[in-house]
Amino acid sequence: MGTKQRILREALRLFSQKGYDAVSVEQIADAVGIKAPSLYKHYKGKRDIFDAIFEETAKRYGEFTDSISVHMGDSDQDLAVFGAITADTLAEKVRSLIAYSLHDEFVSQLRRLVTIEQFRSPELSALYSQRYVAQIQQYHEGLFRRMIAASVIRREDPELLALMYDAPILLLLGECDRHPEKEQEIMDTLEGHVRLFYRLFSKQPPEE
Amino acid sequence: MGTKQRILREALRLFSQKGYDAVSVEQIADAVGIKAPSLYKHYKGKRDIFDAIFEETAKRYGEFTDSISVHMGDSDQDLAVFGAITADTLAEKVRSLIAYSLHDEFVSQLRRLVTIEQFRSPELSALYSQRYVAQIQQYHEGLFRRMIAASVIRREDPELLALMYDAPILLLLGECDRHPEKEQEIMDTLEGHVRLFYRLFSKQPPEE
DNA sequence: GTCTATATCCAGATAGAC
DNA sequence: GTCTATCTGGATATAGAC
Repeated sequence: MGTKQRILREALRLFSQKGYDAVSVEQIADAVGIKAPSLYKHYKGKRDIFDAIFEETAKRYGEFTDSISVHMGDSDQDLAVFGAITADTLAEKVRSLIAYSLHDEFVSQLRRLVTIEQFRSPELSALYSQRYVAQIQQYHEGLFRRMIAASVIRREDPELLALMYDAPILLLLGECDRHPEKEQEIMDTLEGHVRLFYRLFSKQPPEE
Repeated sequence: MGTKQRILREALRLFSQKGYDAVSVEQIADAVGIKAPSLYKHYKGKRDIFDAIFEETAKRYGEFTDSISVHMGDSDQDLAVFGAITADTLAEKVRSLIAYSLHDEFVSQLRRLVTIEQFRSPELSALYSQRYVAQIQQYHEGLFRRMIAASVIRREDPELLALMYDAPILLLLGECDRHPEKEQEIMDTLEGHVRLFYRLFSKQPPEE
């Protein structure tokens, strides 16, 4: 990996742990294994590194959302084709998606960074809301809308269904970020939530 | 108000906007209307001010939780006495509680501060989880447990019910913190959520 | 591209007069 | 308790040799 990329990687790691202001350029340079002044050959300054994390990692975040499609896409297809999905399948999909969000170094660090910098600027507020709320909500809103049309789940406001489904998942994700040692317990609660949601809203398949 | 208290007030205001590191002692002193060195007659240093915000404001946070009791306490009594509460009453209680959490300067600023400093130390992680997740969850878990026992709502895991009720409220509160201009729209969604939850879980009163 | 040396600045904190 | 003056350390950033 080139030095320029290594700087981004180490800067993200440090920023996500301590916050932008608490990390010095020298700390980043140390982590990369160079001296601080060398770093200015790659970036104009500290602020430039911070901005580059967001600009240059849009691609990697795209890979993440693609991987969501991998996880979620086929349930989508299940639905389109069969009009049904089991509680087991749903629970496993959410579990693997959250596990990925927690354990992928890049995704996890970026989420923590945006969380602690979310009030720094209108841009970062919007980024947080877009990435970690609206995008996820809209995906499930659309999904639930089609499931309602297909009479797979009860007819309720899809936006509110998505909120009731997603918000607990996001809250539990935050708990894992704060207390990684409780991950197992939290994942159990997560599974309970998904199964409860499924039980509440799925219509039973028509009796034979 | 004494200078010592004014320092805390202005420091909280600034910290909640920019974060601990981005606020200088001089900025705090300016806001109070004194020079920076004078501030050291009241506190040992910047860190001491930060800590004092949490220590000395535990009392005020107690007043806030008391006011929750004012808002929520009588639904509790409604329940104990009548075993029922209307959707209108429930929606209005949540609305007023959230409005208070948003508009009380102290409560609002403290929440934003803890949000952006939540990864700074294990203590702050624990404080966030305790104040903004566990405490609220436990309140409603207990409430729902009694409502189930009284056959007012469906028999489901009270912990999961509390999660499904609270998480959307907390998520919407975060949205208001990031985008205060969207408060009205968000409050409408909030009301929709509470009414959906009520409709899902409340058993109809027995027919005459 | 990396280094050493250094300029520049600013923040936290202290000394001591009033 | 507040001020002015100042110390001290640390951080961003630049200059210029290699």
